[in-house]
Amino acid sequence: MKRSIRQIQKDETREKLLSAAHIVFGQKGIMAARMSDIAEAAGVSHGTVFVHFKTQETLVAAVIDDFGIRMGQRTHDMARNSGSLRDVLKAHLEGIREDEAFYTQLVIETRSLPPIARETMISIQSAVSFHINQAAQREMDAGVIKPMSMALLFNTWIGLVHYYLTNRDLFSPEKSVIETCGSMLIDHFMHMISSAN
Amino acid sequence: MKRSIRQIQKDETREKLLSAAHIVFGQKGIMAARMSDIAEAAGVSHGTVFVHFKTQETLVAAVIDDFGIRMGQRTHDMARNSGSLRDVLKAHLEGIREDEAFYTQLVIETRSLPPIARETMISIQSAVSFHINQAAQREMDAGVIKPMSMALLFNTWIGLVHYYLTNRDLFSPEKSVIETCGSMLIDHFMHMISSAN
Amino acid sequence: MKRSIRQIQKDETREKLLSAAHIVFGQKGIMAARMSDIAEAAGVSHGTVFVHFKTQETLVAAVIDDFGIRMGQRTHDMARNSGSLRDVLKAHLEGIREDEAFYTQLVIETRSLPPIARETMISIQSAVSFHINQAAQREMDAGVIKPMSMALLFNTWIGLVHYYLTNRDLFSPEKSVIETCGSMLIDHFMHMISSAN
Amino acid sequence: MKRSIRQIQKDETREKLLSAAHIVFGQKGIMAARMSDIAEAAGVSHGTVFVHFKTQETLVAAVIDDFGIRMGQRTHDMARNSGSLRDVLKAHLEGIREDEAFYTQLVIETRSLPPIARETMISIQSAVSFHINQAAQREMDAGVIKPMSMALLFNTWIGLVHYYLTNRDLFSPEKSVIETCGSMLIDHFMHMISSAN
DNA sequence: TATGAATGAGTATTCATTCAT
DNA sequence: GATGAATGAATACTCATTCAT
Repeated sequence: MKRSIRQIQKDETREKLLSAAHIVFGQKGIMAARMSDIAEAAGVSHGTVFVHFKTQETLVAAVIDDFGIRMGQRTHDMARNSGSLRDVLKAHLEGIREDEAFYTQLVIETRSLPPIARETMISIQSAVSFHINQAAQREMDAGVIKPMSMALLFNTWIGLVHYYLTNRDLFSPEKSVIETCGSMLIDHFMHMISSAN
Repeated sequence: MKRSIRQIQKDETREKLLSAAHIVFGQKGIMAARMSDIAEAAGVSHGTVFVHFKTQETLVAAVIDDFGIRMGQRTHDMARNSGSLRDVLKAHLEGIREDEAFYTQLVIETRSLPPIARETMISIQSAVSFHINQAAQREMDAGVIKPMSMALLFNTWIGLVHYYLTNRDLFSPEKSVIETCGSMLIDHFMHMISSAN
Repeated sequence: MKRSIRQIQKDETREKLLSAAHIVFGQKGIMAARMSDIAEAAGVSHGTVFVHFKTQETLVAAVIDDFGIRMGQRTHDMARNSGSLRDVLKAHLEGIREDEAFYTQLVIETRSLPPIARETMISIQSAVSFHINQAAQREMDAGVIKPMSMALLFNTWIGLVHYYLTNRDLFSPEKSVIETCGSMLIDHFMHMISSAN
Repeated sequence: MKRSIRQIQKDETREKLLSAAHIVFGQKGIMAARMSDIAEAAGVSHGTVFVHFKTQETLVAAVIDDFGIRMGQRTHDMARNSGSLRDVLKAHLEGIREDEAFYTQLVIETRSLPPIARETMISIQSAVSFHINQAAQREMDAGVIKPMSMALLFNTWIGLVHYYLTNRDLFSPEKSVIETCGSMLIDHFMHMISSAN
């Protein structure tokens, strides 16, 4: 069908734009990126961006939403390979690593972005926290890790990870912080909450 | 001397501007605040800002520098009341609390600010870390807290604090996060690193 | 012949476009209507408009031309039912009523439209004026209406009618001004130029 | 005072802008004029326009308001030299003549302008109509002019005048329609409504 | 011929910075 | 030194027009 050829091409352009925006947002920052930057990165004209996304906010929301869905999927997959808390943390970092630059920008800019940003972050954290808590509770019951508030355990982990992500220049200027420091963070965190010394 | 009267007035205006900027930056965000907002908050004309600070960047740098000095002073005072790690953490939070809004913005925006911002943050963290490490080392040697990398211990603490600060809307929408959650954070952190269960 | 089937379809699309444009122009204004509005109203794609009318100006010109021909026809028909001046005025208003919205827009926008607009208006007015003058002259000769310049008599009538059309919001916000005020305008005009008191 | 020198200069710029806009609006049309056209005509930079008028609409409203006040004043002055209906019509045309181009654009564009435009037009017409009616009533009572609805008498006059104004290209392409055709219009109108033949 | 995605020129508006007073 | 009006570079968004399918 003619229809589907055109439709496919349009979808491709949309994907190119979302993908380009995802990259540019990760590099320049979400609000700092100009619409024309994204057009250029996607290899289309300035006007084309507006054919697909009526406003800048719409584009930002779409990229974030896309990202949220992807992260949700990864978090869901996490469940299967569940197992130990260590496994869950590992899976969590792995999920972040695939979108490290964008995720980091989102962490930094959430408060100056449309509400969907906050909602997406919360939704991601909720899902992750669910899995972490489950595994942690198990190990806590088994006496392997210290008794403590689940919320605080989770916030400590997230705080630690976000601190490393948002200070990549200190910890891993050249490449992915997760790759460079991930295992160390897991080891450290596990050690810290472990009931053994 | 006439000179000195003028000089005094000039200094006063400069102080008014720095102080106004500090407040406005804490409210609106550092880069989101317009130069005219700061002029208005300081009760001077728009043009006056540029008499004292040639560019926006200069003003931002000056405010950050000022803040850095203030924080440095507080950190230095920390030493006297040194004592236990718990005391040091308490003093640390107390030092942040006095500039909570601005400090939080600085944490969020550091990467889109002039280099002085980063340098100031690093310098503050270095000083704080020195004291924390000292106290922590003592208690670690005494077997009160688990053996672990000093750097990781510190980064965990900073990550936790920054996570709460930058998510105030979740933890304490109405008032200071430090006031609301400070003791809880200290308790949790001490518990976590303690060698006891 | 295949040819003629295609040709018929093409002509149909063209007619749909002209008709849709006529309506949309009457609603939104001629220059305020977007090409895509017209495509939508005609139930064809945006690009199709340009298959039939190379530029916006061409479309506008065609719609106006179409309208001019229709008005010319009506004016010509007027002649048959000629009779009294009152009959002619009535026929004139009747002719306008059938395209009231579009005619009103044309009156308002003529000066910012392609020259054809002006030419069409002049051509319409000339034809109308011919008939009005003829009837008026007859009644003037008969002493029924005051002696006066034919041009001024005509312009007074047109001015009056256009004033009511272009201020519909004042005189008949809900429906056709001609329907609401037409007879009144004729009565008033006839009374005014009548040689009786 | 320093204050007043600056204030005077600012007011001058504002006046320059209003005056330039008034002229440019009269030439290009009110909505067709770009903000940069007005800046250029006023001899200031593009940005300066926005120092004085926050938005295009604000500028348009200010120019119209200014014009309304001027017309109101003129209409008020009309009262003194009141006398006969002929005098009032003459004064009316005289009042329009001083802003002919702008008034004409306003007549044409009213419907696509901010509400103040319509309100201003109505307010002007109301004032004019008051004076015309008063004089007309007097002469009607004296039996000099035919008995007829005041509203229709007024609308006929306004319609006639607006028709000539908005078709200047037909009646006086080179110069002011009022200058060229004013007396003729008055003579014709007086003749038409006169009870004599 | 019809389609509708892509194009890019055109414009209001913001805001750091300058400079005459 | 203080003032605040003027400046102009920067940028999101619109819409007639083109062109590959």
